[in-house]
Amino acid sequence: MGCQEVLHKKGHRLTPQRMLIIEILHNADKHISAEEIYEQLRSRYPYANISTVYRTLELLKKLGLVSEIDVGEGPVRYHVAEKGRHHHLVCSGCGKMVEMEESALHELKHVLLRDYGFDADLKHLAILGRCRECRAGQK
Amino acid sequence: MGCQEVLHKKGHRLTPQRMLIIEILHNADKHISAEEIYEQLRSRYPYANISTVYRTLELLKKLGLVSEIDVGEGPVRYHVAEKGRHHHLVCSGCGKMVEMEESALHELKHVLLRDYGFDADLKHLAILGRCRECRAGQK
DNA sequence: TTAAATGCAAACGCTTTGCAATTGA
DNA sequence: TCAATTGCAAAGCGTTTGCATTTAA
Repeated sequence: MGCQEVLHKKGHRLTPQRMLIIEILHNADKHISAEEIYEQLRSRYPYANISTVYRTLELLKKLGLVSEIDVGEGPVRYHVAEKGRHHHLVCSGCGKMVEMEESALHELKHVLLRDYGFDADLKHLAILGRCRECRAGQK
Repeated sequence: MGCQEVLHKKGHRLTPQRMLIIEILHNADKHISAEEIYEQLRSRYPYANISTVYRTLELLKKLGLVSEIDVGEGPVRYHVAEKGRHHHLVCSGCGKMVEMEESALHELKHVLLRDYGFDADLKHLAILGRCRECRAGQK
């Protein structure tokens, strides 16, 4: 079921701004900031406002349709929620984001629950470090 | 070797502001924001300025004397760097921070390096989730 | 004596808010 | 028709910056 159907089903209005934001999110190559969405939106709908972008993102987040990741520097970035979860390895050398399979975290989640009674929410995890290329390029 | 010695050895000045900030950090029960440091500082040194707090924290960070953790909401929090590294499990229910042994992350670090060539910097990792008490209290 | 550090004030980047006007259902 | 949504403008928060003044060494 697409984002638009979900919005409609839950009684939210399908405004042109929302439809465009959803489309931009889907077309984006993964991780995009509110400001970037706003720029794309404005090029197609000049009177749009950035607060609408933030409000729409919050709504989509609440509905579980988009996820956000916070790398700890710069703005939060958004992407459409996917079935096969993935996580983010952010290179502090080149800024690139690598996707990591959820399976890499199973062991961690298990250990945290067993040893600390802590039920980790790893949905939005971003891990900083250095990617293969940056490590090779300047070892 | 204490923070003050390190500062002095590396050629930085031991100003009263810095000494107080270091003392506040040491007395704090772990994780404290710049604003909180500033308030304590001002109560003892009324003319102090918050930009001095930020500049001092940045210096101490660069010298490896304090670490920061960014929970993703609210201000960054600081604490004196410790030999036995620990990491943070932040409960989204009660806000409490639980410390986690570094060993819990060894496996993750290994997998990331092996499977992704990614050298993870796990020093400042904070993981969101629900702590034992919150899980028990409302299951 | 002088480079380093401070206080101040202003700006920063990102995000949220109140409110009147507009609009999808 | 009317509550939901928008645009606008302003403020919010946490943090950083430029610059003249002060100060540790």
